[in-house]
Amino acid sequence: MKPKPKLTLLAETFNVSVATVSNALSGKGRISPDLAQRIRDRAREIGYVPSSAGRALRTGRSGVLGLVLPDISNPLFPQIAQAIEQAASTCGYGVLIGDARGSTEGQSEAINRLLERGVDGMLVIPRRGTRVTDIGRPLAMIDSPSTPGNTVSADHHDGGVKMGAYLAELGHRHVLIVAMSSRSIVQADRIEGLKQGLGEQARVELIFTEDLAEQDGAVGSLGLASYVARGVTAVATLSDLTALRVLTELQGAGLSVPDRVSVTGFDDLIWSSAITPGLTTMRADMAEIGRIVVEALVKSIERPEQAERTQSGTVKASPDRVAMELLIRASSGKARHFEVTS
Amino acid sequence: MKPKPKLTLLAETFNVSVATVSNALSGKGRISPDLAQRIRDRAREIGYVPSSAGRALRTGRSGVLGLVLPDISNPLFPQIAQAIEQAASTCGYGVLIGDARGSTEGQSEAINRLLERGVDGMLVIPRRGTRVTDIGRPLAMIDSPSTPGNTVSADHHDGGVKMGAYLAELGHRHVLIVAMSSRSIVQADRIEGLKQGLGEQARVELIFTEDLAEQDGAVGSLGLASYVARGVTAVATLSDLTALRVLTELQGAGLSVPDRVSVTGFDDLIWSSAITPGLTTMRADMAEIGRIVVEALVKSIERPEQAERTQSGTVKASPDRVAMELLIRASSGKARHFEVTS
DNA sequence: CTGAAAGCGCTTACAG
DNA sequence: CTGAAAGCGCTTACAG
Repeated sequence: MKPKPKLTLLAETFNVSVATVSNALSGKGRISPDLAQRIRDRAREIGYVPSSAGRALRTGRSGVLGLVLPDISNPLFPQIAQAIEQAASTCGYGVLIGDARGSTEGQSEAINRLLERGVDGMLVIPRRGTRVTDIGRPLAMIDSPSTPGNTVSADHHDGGVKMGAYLAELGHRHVLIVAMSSRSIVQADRIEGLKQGLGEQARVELIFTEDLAEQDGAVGSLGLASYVARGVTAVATLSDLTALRVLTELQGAGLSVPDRVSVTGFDDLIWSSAITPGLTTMRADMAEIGRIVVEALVKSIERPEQAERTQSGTVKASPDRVAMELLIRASSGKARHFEVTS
Repeated sequence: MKPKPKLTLLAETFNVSVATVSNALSGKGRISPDLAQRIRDRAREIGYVPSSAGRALRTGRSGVLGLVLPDISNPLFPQIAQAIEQAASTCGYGVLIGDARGSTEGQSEAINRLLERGVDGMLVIPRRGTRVTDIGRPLAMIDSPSTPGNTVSADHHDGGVKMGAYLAELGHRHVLIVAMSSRSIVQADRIEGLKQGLGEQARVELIFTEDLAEQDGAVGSLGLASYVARGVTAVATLSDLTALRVLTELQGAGLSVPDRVSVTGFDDLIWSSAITPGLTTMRADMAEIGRIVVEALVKSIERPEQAERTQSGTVKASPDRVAMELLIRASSGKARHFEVTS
């Protein structure tokens, strides 16, 4: 643990001022190219790393973004965190994580902790039904295009439409939609889209797993067999996690997927390609979403006058939604046209 | 975006020095309890938040820990990140994330980026086969007890033993172990443990999915049916992700789980309780691991003289391993004793 | 092209 | 019990 080299040290070895060293390193200010190069070389040699605290204090910027998630244990989190981390580090920013732990107070606490740590801006994936406003620093939100204050997100409605249209195309006329929560705007958008994509002539049933969850403590049966018996030929879920539950319940009941029933998911979670049959699902380009949201936030930090804000104070991005992509795998089967059951 | 209140402002409103205000807020130094209280009240009122940059520059500490992961998209990541974030924020530290993106250079880059951001200490879950040494700041590693430099981790060998013993107890005498990589120390520990737990009399076969992965591009079949035909009655995997692949392949082939074949996983990933049949698996108490590793790291930061280091410079923790817990669900079935196949 | 100086907002000995 | 002052390590106008 050698003492960290400082600017002064570098300045002394060259008999120049710290200002000159600083300029050499940052490339700003007028300085002879030759000297600048020599200083940079030497800096690398001795492993000089500028003190982030010194710089932050002077410039008023920490170079760090806060990322607040509703619940880190959410299976979608890896995709999101990876996208944000990547985009942020490309822009030269670090990412400090905050976990709302599934509660609204947890969200406020997480935001305050990050604020205290001096983040330059905040990226929030808000908990359902919560609104974050005026934190005194640039704020961007990823949620759903239907959410007020949304900065950018996948176009969940569009994803629903595509999935619905795909199922309709395969010939499905009686579809069961299995959602999780009736209070999720994201899921509501997907449901709307699915119905639209399936078309007027399709018969659509809808259940929410949150309604069933408490029936018998542990994960209970969704009672899918009876839906199939009544003529359902496809189960469209709003999450791969639900799709997995549906798929295994059907297979366990001896109902072959996709021969007897098609199953589709959402989000392209890690296992959707690793199971048999592979899961047909909708994928959001998270890398793209991360790039858009981080760039909008960074712009608002670095050039506040140019950045647009919504009424609630969140940063605006363009585009504010990113199309989802249909990934066709075996769980939805090949095109086949069922007879319409009466 | 009102200007942030500063210490000076607070000092002026009370006609005291900034030193007094600082003491009142931190509780250090001698100051009349009454004045201290009034200052604290006022500080809360005006929403005073001390500048982290100012404090960091003066104290030489940022109050931030770096967390470097081999690959954020790993499904185990949510559990880990949540545990670390929780433990760190309990200790008053923030967590800056770094993603190695699956490569050794990525790991070095991530570490350097975090170092440049002034983290007080670093927490690394190292990529297979890499060693991180002497970063000039306290360093803790989570890997496997068998890894040199390991600070703390789940006792993977112990987990294997428990799982093996459980399967043996159920009567399984011919078991297929499905691992992913032959170069993973964690998996090697689990395999060792499994063999030990299954006992001498058990016939054990072992395959690695990485060997098969390239056979035909996409996820291919593991050819489980033939193993079952040869007498395998249980498939023990080293990850719930693999277990899922096994389970769906078996079900798809008409081999009922657990009636015909038992399946077990590892890690208790989010879906293991949501599928049918529920997946029997081994769970590590990540919250406990996070607590231990963060406390060891923080101790090393705050009281360097008291902290123990390994030869490679990593912080030591006690205990250095945490027992895993067996979660019995339907996929392994009830006790049943198979006839020993010749 | 280079340097001297100010100052970002804190905390911590030290003096009173 | 309180205050004056130094200084953490940078960057940025400004002067030369």
